[in-house]
Parts: sequence; structure tokens; C-alpha cells
Amino acid sequence: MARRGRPKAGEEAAHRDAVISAAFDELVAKGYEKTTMLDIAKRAGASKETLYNWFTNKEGLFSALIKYQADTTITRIKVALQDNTDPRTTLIDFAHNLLRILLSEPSLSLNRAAMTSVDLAAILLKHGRHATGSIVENYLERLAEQGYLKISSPESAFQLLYGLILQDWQIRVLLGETPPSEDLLSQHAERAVDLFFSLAKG
Amino acid sequence: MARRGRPKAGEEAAHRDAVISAAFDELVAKGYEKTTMLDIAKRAGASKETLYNWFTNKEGLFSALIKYQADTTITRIKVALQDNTDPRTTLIDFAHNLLRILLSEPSLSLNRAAMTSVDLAAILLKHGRHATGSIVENYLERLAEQGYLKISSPESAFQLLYGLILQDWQIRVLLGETPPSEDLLSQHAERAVDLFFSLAKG
DNA sequence: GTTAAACCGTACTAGTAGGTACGTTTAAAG
DNA sequence: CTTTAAACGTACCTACTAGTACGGTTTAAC
Repeated sequence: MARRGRPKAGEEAAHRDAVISAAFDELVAKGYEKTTMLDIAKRAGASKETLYNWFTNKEGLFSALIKYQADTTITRIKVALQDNTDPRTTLIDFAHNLLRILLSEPSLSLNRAAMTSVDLAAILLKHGRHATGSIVENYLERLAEQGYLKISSPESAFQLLYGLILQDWQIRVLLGETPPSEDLLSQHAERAVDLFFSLAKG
Repeated sequence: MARRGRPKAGEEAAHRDAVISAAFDELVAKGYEKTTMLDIAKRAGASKETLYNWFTNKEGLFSALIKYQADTTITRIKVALQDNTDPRTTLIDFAHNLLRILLSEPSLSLNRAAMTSVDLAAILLKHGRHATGSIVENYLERLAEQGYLKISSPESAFQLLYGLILQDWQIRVLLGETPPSEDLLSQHAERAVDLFFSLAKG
């Protein structure tokens, strides 16, 4: 990975990804404060100066991480919601994905990092919670129009669904509790969606 | 507050409280990383060496903060649950208190601080979430025995209640969103408890 | 070829904060 | 009255890290 001199054509994107990936690894291993720009550079086979050229500063680099993770999250959620089977299965799939993502180490580390900087927090809120929120709200609104749900507003419906799915798992795991197993997660997703329907089906 | 020399008898407790209070103020104002021991000492009219004598190190001081806040929280929750009116009113009172506490600046700042240290996180988890959890679970179990609820386990019942009450408010406010108004909070508490009963009443 | 951009590696700057040491002061203890 | 514990204030040490500067190197571009 360590190349010296001007990069060959077409190599830039891969190199940038290597930096992002290295930053994730360091972040998960050490946390935001103890992750240094030098460590990231070394792991990526890049130089510190390059990191600063590309991302301006440490916050800039980590805001790029947030956006990167948010993009893959959004993609996965959109895929889950495009399932054309019944709404129950679709929502269970969504719930399962949401739990898996939000309880994954990269997401947790990113959330912890965001707590230490108002700017990072704002970016995470915008690209994370609010971005997925509006997508799911659209979906719920469609369900309501089709008569599957009776809801007062898409926002409050999504908040309810979110609460039923996540309960206090995220905050507990953020504080160091070990996350539930895959099996428990999928059981929980199913139960949460069923509760949601029993509350929102009118 | 700034006394020099050996303290007069009976002054120690007040002085210790002054340090705790100063630490809270600094924490809320600047966040954990940017709060220095010197700042706290100055605000409390104490010396840095005294802080280290009393609390060993920075983490020790903040773990004292966590325990202090947890104690007052537990007290308030116990009071709310001792109400001998009907269960619905009691739980709404509890829900309202929980929301107010968890969305208050001191609690938020403490949670953000705990995210940066596994040790602090463990303490917060134990004295915060788990301590209140077991109290409320006991209460819910009593309700179940009295026939007010049909629940599979107190743990899962409390988790459900918690999810209905808090939804994603805590994580959103932790990330910088402005918390809902008092009015919204109490409306929300009522709605959450009603949903809980409609799900858990069998 | 020659130029110039992008990059690596190393060294350097500067600021900061946790933690310690010490001399001084006050009041409790006896 | 003397001794001693507890505390203040200041100065100090140590370690670390974000960010900058620069010289050397490789490749694209022309």
C-alpha cells in the first residue's frame, strides 16, 4: 500500500478508501481521542500531510467517516424497504438491519466520537438519524395510504416504531454492555414490528 | 469558599459538595475532555492537590459525579413509584420524571463523558440504567401479581416501557438536538404509558 | 526529456493538561 | 502551648498530539 511519489492513474480512489478503512480500524480499536492522525497514516501507508491535504483536519477526516457509514446504511435500508412482499416482512427486515447496523462496532464508535464534538454530532444526526428517518417515514406514509396503518403522522409513527425496535439497546451497548446475539436480534425485530402493527393498525 | 489551612469542623461535607457542584458546572459548560482539574479547583475554591487527595484522579472525580447523580435519580424514582394512587398515574409520573432526568443537561453531559471511558461507562451503566431498572422491574412485577398487567418477564416489560417512553429522544438530544418542551414531555409520558398498558394488559 | 503535481518520511513547533512536590497557613487535638 | 492534619497556591515535570514545513521520490502530462 505504501507508495512513494505521485500515484498511478486510477489508484487515488483505492488509496482514499484505504485511509477511511484505516481510520475505522483505529477508531474501533482505540476510540476517538486516542486515535492519532499519525496512527491512521501509518496503518494506511499514507503520510500525515496527505491526510491533512485530503481532509483538512482530524474532524474533517471523521466527518468523512460518518458520511461514508451513513451512505452504506441508507443504501441498505432502501434495499430492505424495496422488498415487494408484505409490509410485515419488509418492516421486520428493516428492523433487523437497523439493529445490526446501530449495534455494530463502527456505528457505536462513531456515535461515541460524535458525542465529543458538537460539529461531528450535528453531521451524524443529519446523515444518520434524520436521513433514515425521512426514508422510513415516506414508507410508512405509503402504508397508511394503502390502508395498512392508521397513524396520526409519519414522524410520530416512525418514532414509535424506532422505540419499539431499539428500546434501550443502543445506549446500553454504547456504555459497554455486550450486544445481543444475532438470534435474539431477529426475534426482537419480529416482536417489535408485531407490536407496532398492533398499536398502529387502528 | 476559598479557605486556607485546616478546615473548621463540619465544613468538609459542604466543601466536598462545592467541588462536585463545580465539576458539574464545568462539565456541562465544556464537556469532559475540555474540563480541566485546575478549572474545577478554581471554581470550587479548592486546590488541585486537594482534588487529587479526595478523588485520586480525574476519572475518580467524575465517577463520584456519576454516583451522586445516580443517587438523586434513584431517590426521585422511588418517590414517584410510591404514589399510592392508580398504576396509570404512578407510571405516568415515573415516565415524566425519567424523561426530565435523562434529557437534563447534567445527565446528558455525564453520558457523553462516560462514552469516552470504559470505566466511567461501566459505572454509569451499573448505577444508572441497571439500578433504576431493577426498581421499576420490581414495581411492574407487583402490578402483574395484582392483575394489572400480563407480562412474560419484568425485564422485558421494563424494556418495552422504556422504549415507549424514551423512543430515540435520548440519543437525539445527546447528539445536540434541542429537547422537547415540558408540555410535550408530559403529553408524551401519558401517551407512552397508555400504549404500554394497551400492549401489556393482555 | 522536462516539468510539475502528488506523495512519503522525518523533523519540528507549540500548546496543553494530568499529575506531583513543596513551602505556607489555619485550626483541630491534646 | 505545641504538635499535627488538612488544605491553599505556585511551580514544575512529563507526555503527548494536532498541525506545519521541507527535502526527496515517483509518476503523469506535455
